[in-house]
Amino acid sequence: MKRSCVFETRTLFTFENYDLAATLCSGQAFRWKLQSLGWESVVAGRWIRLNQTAKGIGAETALPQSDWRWLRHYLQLDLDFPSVLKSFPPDEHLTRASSACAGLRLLRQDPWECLASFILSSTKQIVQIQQIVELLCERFGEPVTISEGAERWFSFPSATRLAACTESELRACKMGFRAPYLSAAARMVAAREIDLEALKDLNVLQARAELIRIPGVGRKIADCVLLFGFGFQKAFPVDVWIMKALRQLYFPGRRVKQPRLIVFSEKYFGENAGYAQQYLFHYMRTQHSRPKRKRNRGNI
DNA sequence: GCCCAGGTGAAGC
DNA sequence: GCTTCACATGGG
Repeated sequence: MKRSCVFETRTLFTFENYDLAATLCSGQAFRWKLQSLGWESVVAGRWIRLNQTAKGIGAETALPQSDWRWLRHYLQLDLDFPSVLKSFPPDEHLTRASSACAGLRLLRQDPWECLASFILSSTKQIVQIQQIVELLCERFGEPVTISEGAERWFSFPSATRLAACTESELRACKMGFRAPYLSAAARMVAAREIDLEALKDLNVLQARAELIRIPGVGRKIADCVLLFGFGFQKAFPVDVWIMKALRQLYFPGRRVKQPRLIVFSEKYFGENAGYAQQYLFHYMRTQHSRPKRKRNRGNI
């Protein structure tokens, strides 16, 4: 048994087949920045830098750590990944999508940060969500200790802090009509009217119903929070990309409406539907992205 | 100028 | 019950 109490600012997670870049940029988390020395962000209140190496994932913090479980948890390094793949229904689309980026993983994020971020996500592109979240953190987060040479970083602002903001302070972070939604969510969470901590003990239906009580949170945003913040692997967020994927791949040439697609996804993709969803999402955005508009119109 | 973006809620039929 | 629309803002 090793119970050495070693404090280090660096560690290496030996790991095969984890695509850090794809995972950090796949629209589940919005605070990762590729800087000159690696991927930087704030996780569990700590500044962190990650690097993909030949042996796995290198990590560096500003303050010495005796225990890296918080980061293993965030990166979900202990997930039995092969059994996730085995649980997928056998179909060519899903096989193609998951082999297109086999190292893509789901993260396990802080539920409040995840909830707040996805409230800001509605009809926004991922880059724009990142910009809004960054402004929010700069203005209302707390500075965190960084390594020498890194740029400044802030924690994600607490629900209590955001509950104290005026609507115009929030709107000044470019979030537009989402400001009152974020404000209401912050107040409900700060007042324990919604107990985020308790959601993990509920089943997925109960937990979803709780989240949907928050104004501005519908089925899609709730499912993002269930999946990325709580690890309900059955949650299957249906956004515009997934809708496109389901229609093209599973219902080609038919006019299927969203409610039917949701019912289909609930039955079809199984216990780890959320993972299937992430592969389809990534696949659509990278391989099937909309062809550039032709500039040359005269040429038929 | 146009259309679209990890949507939702409310109003209109 | 369904369908349509407003809601800010910025990128392509």
